[in-house]
Amino acid sequence: MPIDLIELLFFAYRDFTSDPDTILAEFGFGRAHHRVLHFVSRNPGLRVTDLLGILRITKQSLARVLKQLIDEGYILQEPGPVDRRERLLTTTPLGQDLAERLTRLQARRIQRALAAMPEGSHEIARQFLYHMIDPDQRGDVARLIEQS
Amino acid sequence: MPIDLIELLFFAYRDFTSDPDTILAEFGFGRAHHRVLHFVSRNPGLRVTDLLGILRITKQSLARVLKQLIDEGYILQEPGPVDRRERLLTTTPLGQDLAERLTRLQARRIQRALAAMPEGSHEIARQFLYHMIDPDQRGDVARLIEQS
DNA sequence: GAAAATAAGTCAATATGACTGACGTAAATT
DNA sequence: AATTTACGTCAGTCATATTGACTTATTTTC
Repeated sequence: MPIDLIELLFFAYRDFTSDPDTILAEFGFGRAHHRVLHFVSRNPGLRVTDLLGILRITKQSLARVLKQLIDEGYILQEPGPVDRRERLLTTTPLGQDLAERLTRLQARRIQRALAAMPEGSHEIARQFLYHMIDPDQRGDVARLIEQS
Repeated sequence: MPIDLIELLFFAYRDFTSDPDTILAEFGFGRAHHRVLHFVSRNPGLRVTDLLGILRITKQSLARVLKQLIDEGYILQEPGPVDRRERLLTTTPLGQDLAERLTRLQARRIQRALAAMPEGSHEIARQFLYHMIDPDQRGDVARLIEQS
């Protein structure tokens, strides 16, 4: 049994999320804000429904953090040009800066990890994490990541 | 920038933790209980201080979940034979059963992921996750995992 | 054109898991 | 004898999440 990977996943994720936490705290934000900001930043024009599906949280949980991000000028909302019921989400320059700053921090940790490893490790890590996702979710995730 | 791995880590961890969540809910437990039960199960005789260091939470956060696990007969406490201030933690048969059931569930997901991948992927995944951990924490983690 | 469905927002109440800071007790170490 | 350590606990707070119900605007369906 791959108990080593079970435990390593816990420790790796614990430290992986701790990098942004420090910066987020300065802004009065938490991890929930980070996740919203990240996916909006990477997918401009995302709808609220899409975000709920990605994060797998309820509308009410999203509402509070999204409202804060909008009120404080990190995220913009505008009605969909075709379907005006939709509120398409984009980052403001301020929001984009913060999102990129947090992404760089997490990317650096990953790059350092890969630098210490054999050629081709990025691809293996990608495959491993991809196959850890529920099979019926993989398509959605692949589509979301590809377009970036 | 390895943005793919940033996002894949999020999705992989989201689904990885969702397996045990279903079972835990039946017992009225949450993820915090799972983490405590897991590390006690894998490291019988663990001290409270050790657990605090592993989980990186405060004594107060641990207290509630640990008390529940003890009160409901999943974990046992006994004074250290040498240093009687210590409370060494072990699982009861009930606790061990639950811990192993949850571990099997997470192990199965990992094994299925690895089965779909080239030979040697387990080792690469291990290295990747290991290097994602803060350098100054790696020794502790390695020691914790090895003994199992 | 009326009815139904959808996208989003909101209200109220609640649970879980975490935090800070302070204090107490027993046992071991200096 | 004084200090440190291991553990437990009290009180108050915060962040993130939940369920369920309800409203509004808009689009789709019949």
